[in-house]
Amino acid sequence: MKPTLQAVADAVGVSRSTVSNAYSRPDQLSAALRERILDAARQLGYPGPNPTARSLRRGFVGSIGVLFTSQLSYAFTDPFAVRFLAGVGAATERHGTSMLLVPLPPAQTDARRAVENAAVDGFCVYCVADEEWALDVIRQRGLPFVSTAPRDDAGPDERFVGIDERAAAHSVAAHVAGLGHRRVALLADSVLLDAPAGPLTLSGVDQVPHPTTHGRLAGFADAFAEVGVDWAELTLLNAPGNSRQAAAAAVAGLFDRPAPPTAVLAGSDVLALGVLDALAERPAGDRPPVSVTGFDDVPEAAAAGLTTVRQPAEEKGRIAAELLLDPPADPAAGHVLLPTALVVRASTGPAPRS
Amino acid sequence: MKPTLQAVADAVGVSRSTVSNAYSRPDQLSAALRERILDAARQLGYPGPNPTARSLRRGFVGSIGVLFTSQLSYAFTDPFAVRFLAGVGAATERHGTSMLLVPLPPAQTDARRAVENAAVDGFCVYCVADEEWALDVIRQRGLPFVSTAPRDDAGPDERFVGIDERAAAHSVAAHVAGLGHRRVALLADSVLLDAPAGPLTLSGVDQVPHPTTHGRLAGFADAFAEVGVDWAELTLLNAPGNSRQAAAAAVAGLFDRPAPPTAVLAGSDVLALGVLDALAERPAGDRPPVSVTGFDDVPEAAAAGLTTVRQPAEEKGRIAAELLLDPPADPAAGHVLLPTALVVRASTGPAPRS
DNA sequence: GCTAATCTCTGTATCGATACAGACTGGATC
DNA sequence: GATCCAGTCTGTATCGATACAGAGATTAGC
Repeated sequence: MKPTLQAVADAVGVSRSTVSNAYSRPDQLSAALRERILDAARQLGYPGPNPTARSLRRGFVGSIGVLFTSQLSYAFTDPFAVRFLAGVGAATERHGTSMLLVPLPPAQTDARRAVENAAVDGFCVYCVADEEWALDVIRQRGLPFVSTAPRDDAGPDERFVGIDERAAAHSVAAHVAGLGHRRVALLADSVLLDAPAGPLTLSGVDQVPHPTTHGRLAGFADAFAEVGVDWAELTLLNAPGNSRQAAAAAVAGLFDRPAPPTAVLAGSDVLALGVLDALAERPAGDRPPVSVTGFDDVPEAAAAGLTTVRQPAEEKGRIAAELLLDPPADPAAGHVLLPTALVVRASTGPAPRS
Repeated sequence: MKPTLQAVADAVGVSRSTVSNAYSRPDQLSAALRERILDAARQLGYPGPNPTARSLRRGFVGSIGVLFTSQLSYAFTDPFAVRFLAGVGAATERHGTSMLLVPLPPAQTDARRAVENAAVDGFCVYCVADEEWALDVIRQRGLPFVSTAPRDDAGPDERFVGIDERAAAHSVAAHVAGLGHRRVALLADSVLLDAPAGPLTLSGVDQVPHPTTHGRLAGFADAFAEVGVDWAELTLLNAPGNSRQAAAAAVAGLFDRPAPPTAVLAGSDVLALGVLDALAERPAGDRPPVSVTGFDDVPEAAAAGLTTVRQPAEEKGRIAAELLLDPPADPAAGHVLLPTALVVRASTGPAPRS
């Protein structure tokens, strides 16, 4: 059994409080006594104040939770998520706080329990899919949080950092529309919960539940509506998961249909890269000249020559953590919109004359 | 103020223990009472048992620490580290445990304090640089840990997962030696602590303190010793940090020297990619035909056509976490050596005839 | 020489839960 | 009818520290 504070106190012949002060408030006791105490502690093998007991008494933990509303292992395969994490890490580093990555079990009840049980002072919620339930649990616990998806029901005290999804999506779609494309497919992750890979028919974009996906698809649709192509004329493709494989599966057979789309607008770079993968797999003579766009501008996008919308990934993570760790006095400053930029590369070109 | 267990107990008119049981040991009370209690809790806004208090009483936390003996933000920029994290994440996911990423402040004392204060049940130590002090603190706390660097002083109870660094390095160096290269540079991260980027002279490989780096350099040297090139004839290059930039800085001017090396063996893919960057920056007519090898086989290596040694990154992380979470009964099973494989790609070729 | 201020250190209450031994009920067993 | 048992619930001790008010001792000021 490891010795406790009490053991050290007994050994030195002082009170527990004094030993505690030796560690946490050196100015509360004489330097000489402090040295005696620390020496005795070393001698006894006392490992320093127990972090859990300390947290309980102090009322805070010294770590923030990062919640991916999806498999945790997914987070590390998504380059955008990794850079987000890097940003959170940089902020915690400066602040002397740790980050707790909380994996969510597949079952809802277990997942709730996981969020309830996380020993943290607050959460950065990286919104992948439906996350309302998680935010509910966090609110219930009375913990502060910062989310990355815009929400209508945000309380005045709830912090947010993100981009204008709709406007950003509009910018890349307008670029594609400007190139003359009119037969266009929109590809997104989890357009509807649990929908299979491939085409999907929705009466309108408002049926898409996930706010980020909704914003991006709406932005795409806006740009085409401006050139006279309305929602019903767009091909909507669902990818069950934000992965290259899912994207490739979603576009399977797409280009062999009569009057195939001449452009695919993807809701993320990862999906767009998956479309490029699918195209690259076709025999060299049978590659339709499809324009493809992504979203995020992850490092791989540049290498692949992908036209996309850049959003500052690390900054998003950094600011999320900072909003959490140093809440701004002015609540209005708790809503941060980051800039985005259209990045045109080789993956988009003029629509073929039909 | 959030209500406590006691408040719920009072509201329902039962004892604290019973409320506790309602959450943690449902079999200890009747289903009906349990429902009444949970209802009352909902009504009062009780967020469930306080994680910190629970941890204190139970004696464990439910999360494991991941320690990078370097800047935490570095970890997310290193593709190998990211995949290691993915592996750890996958294991914790299955085990219902969280992972705490502990950033280490630059100052030693603060860094010690950070490890002392981390509320975790054990550590996966991803060894980047000197980490003995960290292991000392962990031992002192009496916590289990798994490290990824081989250590001579490992206690019988101390777990480890890694590769045979020396043999793996030998395999790629032997490949290069077999191609006829005799003027060779070895490039590694932090060969000596705080050494600047560039050439470095050491009387022998045993002066290298970091065990991983030592193993790899020794393996490189072994292979060249076998073909009659001894340590003193090898150019040793230091990169201060495992980054492409650091590598590029380390090889600056190298190829403009008289009798420049015809091959560069790097201690990691990231460094090797940095060497390729440096070569690519030279005017097209002035690119010496240098063979370059890496180590790890990160995803980017394939795209760059880099000859390297593959080691299973995610598996390393996964096994590290599993060794920690489910310690094998047989202590011998606590030392896992993973397989490696030489991967020959386009970045190596026959030595130019001089 | 007396009050005030400062510096150290102590003692008690508290953070919010869980473990464990035991008390009580009601039915089954022989 | 006594015994045993399983099923429920309670009460107390405990996990390991920190906060805070206040007690002595010392020094300072006038």
